[in-house]
Amino acid sequence: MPELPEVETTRLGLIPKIRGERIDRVVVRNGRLRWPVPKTLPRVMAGQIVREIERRGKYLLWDCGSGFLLSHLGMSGSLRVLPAWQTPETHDHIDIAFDNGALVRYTDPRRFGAMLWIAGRDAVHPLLDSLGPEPLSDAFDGAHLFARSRGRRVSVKEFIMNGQVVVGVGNIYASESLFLSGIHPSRAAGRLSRSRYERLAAAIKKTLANAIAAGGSSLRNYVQADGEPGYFQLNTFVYDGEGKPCRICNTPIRGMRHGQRSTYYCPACQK
DNA sequence: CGAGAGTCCTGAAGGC
DNA sequence: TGCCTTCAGGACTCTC
Repeated sequence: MPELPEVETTRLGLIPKIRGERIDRVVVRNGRLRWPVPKTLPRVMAGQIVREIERRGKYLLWDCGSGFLLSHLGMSGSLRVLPAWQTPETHDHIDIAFDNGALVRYTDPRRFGAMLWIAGRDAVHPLLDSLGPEPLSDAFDGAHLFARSRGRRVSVKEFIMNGQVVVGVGNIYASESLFLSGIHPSRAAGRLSRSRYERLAAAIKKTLANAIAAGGSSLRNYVQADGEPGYFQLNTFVYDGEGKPCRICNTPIRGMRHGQRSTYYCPACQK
């Protein structure tokens, strides 16, 4: 399931293949994604040159000069560069073919992803309007979390998964970051101290940065025609580890739910 | 405004 | 074996 590190890995995999390249053709086989893919997308994108691919949270912004392709992988989506044309399979919904022969193929079994067009020279879109800071930027730190959390009664786990607070912290990394910072996931966001938020912000940065670094090594897989999309195996401390001994203290990891999301934590290490 | 539930979708896993 | 139910997950959207 693509979290921010996978999206960044995808971006880094796409750039050397298609930056500066001209789009020859766009084929939409199934446009029923999170929102309908605009019918005009193939016509609008043909002939465009991809100047840059930027990332905002888990959104990718393909800067084409006269507009942006806004893409999101949802939870089962992938974008792969195929070295040559291959017969599409069931869930291969969109192809973007370039003059240089590269074929970017969007695959998404659950179709929670998105592929939208933003016209104009600025990447202005309602989906991007109220996003919080990038977790790896200087704008994101303990002071930011502390300030934004005052008066909030939601659990700290739900709080850090809110994209308006900080982008890119998905379910897996939320549990992992809380474990690393020793914070119980159920604690009310508004009742955590500034110093604990500083530890949490540092843990989020470390967790994501490590995953991105690990993703770099899977880039080779990522561009393989017949390989898996290249989601890397995570070496998690708590996620999906209910009943397994905590790597630090051997206490069995517990599972619980926040909202409709599974959460994992060590009842001894996290208070 | 915040909190919580509902929603989209498919495939895997578990129960009977 | 096979059907049915449940769950997984991102994050927008709706209701209160």
